[in-house]
Amino acid sequence: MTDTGALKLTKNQNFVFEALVNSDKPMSAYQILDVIREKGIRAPLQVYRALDKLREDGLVHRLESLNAFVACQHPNCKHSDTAVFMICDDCNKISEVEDEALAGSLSGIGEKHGFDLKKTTVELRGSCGKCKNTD
Amino acid sequence: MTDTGALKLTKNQNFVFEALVNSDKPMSAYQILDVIREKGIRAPLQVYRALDKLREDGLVHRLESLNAFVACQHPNCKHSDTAVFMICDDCNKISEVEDEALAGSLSGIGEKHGFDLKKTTVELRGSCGKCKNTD
DNA sequence: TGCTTGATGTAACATTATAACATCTGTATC
DNA sequence: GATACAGATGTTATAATGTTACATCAAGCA
Repeated sequence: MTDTGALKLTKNQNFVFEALVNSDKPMSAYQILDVIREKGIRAPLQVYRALDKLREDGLVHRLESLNAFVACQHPNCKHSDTAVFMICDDCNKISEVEDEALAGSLSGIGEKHGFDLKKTTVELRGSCGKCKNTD
Repeated sequence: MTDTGALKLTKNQNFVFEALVNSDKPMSAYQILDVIREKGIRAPLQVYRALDKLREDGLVHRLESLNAFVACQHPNCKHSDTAVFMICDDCNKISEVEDEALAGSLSGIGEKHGFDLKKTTVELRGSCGKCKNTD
């Protein structure tokens, strides 16, 4: 059983979360479904519902540029509103970081343009340190 | 005929680009298709191929969090690598801006983590100034 | 017990994107 | 002109991603 802080997950939510935690790469909803079919999960909707709840709780993030999902890399993620994802296009691994300067820049942009900022998506594509040196 | 700088567009590329320029909101590929059916365009692939080329040329951007496309709001966009999109969830309009501080933050993040940054996706969701004041 | 609420199950469907293959069109070259 | 090539176009089918609508189940509670 994976530690989710004080959060109680339902059966399906656990299946989905475990699948993501056990993967070192992002997974599409249908890839998750394939993995947890053995648990009796049969329909995409069962996966999407679990993902919705897990995202609300901050345990899972959606990578918009990949249409895929990852488990949050910070225990009990509280900063899902300013997470930054570095996506390696070579090995497909994801690194999630927080960055004060970036958070400042983003809220600055909102203020400057009178935009009431509710959620940010920041995804960086490129090569991670490891792949960069082995090309 | 819309001005595209020195770029020569093909027939289909023109149809797609015109459709986006004439819209004040992002359009999905299929919405574009619906609009240019009257020109004889019949298949999604014709739209996607034109979009691919237009994006290469920097005339069109893809909004990853919407699976939709917009015409670049800067004539002859040269900075498609650091564009920031503010997406109003109330009126669905898009505002594309450039921001020096943000560009700096992003390249700083890359350097700090040894990540070789090739492309960035920054999409801000919330309410634009107009909608914010009429809720 | 009966009611409500949240979670689950199922089938069908909608939306977004691509693969595979054929054809056309302009241009350069012989 | 004839030929060959590259880029653009056209067509059909299919893959991948996501949602609607409706039925059922289980836990808690008046």
